[in-house]
Amino acid sequence: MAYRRTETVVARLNETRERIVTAALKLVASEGYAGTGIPAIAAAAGLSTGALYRYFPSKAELFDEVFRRGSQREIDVCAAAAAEPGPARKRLARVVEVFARRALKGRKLAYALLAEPVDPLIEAERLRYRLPYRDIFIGIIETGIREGEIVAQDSVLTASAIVGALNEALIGPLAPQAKKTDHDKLISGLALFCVQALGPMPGRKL
Amino acid sequence: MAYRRTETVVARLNETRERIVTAALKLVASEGYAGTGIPAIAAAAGLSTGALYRYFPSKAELFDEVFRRGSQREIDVCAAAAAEPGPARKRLARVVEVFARRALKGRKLAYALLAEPVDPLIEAERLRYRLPYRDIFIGIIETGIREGEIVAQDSVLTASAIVGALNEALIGPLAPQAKKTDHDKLISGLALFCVQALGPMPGRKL
DNA sequence: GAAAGAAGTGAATCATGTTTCACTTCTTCG
DNA sequence: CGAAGAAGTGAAACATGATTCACTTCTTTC
Repeated sequence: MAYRRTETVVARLNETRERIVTAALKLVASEGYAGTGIPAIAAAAGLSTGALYRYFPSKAELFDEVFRRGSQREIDVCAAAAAEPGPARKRLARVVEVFARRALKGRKLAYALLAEPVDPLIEAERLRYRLPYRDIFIGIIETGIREGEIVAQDSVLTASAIVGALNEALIGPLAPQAKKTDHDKLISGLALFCVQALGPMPGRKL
Repeated sequence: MAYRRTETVVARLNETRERIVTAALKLVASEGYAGTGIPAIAAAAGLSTGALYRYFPSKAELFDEVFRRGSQREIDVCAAAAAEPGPARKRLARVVEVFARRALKGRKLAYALLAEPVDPLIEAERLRYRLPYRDIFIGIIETGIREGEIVAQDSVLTASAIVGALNEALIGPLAPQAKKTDHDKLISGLALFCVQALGPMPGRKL
């Protein structure tokens, strides 16, 4: 027993790990997923290919974290928007607007996170990153139902559909070769779409 | 000049090409995209790997046709459903129902066409297969607007969102490991979602 | 400062499947 | 039939990029 991890070392290790994820995220945001290989990430993080494998056992696991990290801020912001008080419909509209606006602002990263074709292995992970968004919408919808603002419905179905609608409607404008579109119109159109999809206020006459 | 393509030969060539696509489609439907390599397709079509490359210059182009072909029947059926007479909302609901019901019935193929993680090259093509669906919805929406059944809106946006909603809501139930869900409820829920998303009938008071 | 355990290096290796190609077989036509 | 042009064969080559590993360097402890 002649070596034990010192706190200093542990700190440096964590820092390095962090640097890897950050470097990968930056590369993805600037080059897209396609331009982001392991050697490139290692170099950008200032260490060798082999060393990287001390921190992540495979590319898929690295990207699992990279994509999760990239999504997390967005999810946090959306969750915060969802937490603001107000009627359910209003909150839904707010979340949709926040999500769409931020995606359109951070185009390249949003595109990589949402839509860019990636390896099957990583694509499989990506399906999971949408769940938190779905869950935010589920929360809003169920509250709305309880409060009598939204008619009873399958909240999982509705929430999934909303997530899909957002993604698909944004893919076009986010694509690298997309021509400029009117972001404000797109955003408000999407919010309207989603709110209307919830159905009418309960108790209103047809 | 001692050889010219006879009509018989051309016919056989076309037949072989057809057989390749058919075999690939069948393989995808039974094994998923992941289990469908070029040698396997060639063998299933009864010819050698090399010969296949006389018909398709690359895997991506082969799958472009395979996926297009796989989608075409669905698109045709949806287009037919869209062409039936009736008010726009009714037609939209019909198309959604037809699309969803058929996808749920042909699970494996639908999953491969819609959602299974595939090579980036082929994924890129897949984005294009959704356009015909979008166009069907655009047609319905614009007719509805002209006829005063739907309030004026960005039909491309709405149609894209509907396509995304359908896909995302179906991915879960279509996934290989999905547990059984109530298909009828899912289908009618989706149709309701989409119709409501169009907004209220014009001229109705809020 | 020496031993031991970790971490770092990066060129070589490997894995996976597509794609090629030298050769064979088939088809047409004078 | 024989020449010429196509189509078919399938084992081998290749491309890509992730992953490994024999070795070096660094850190800690006694």
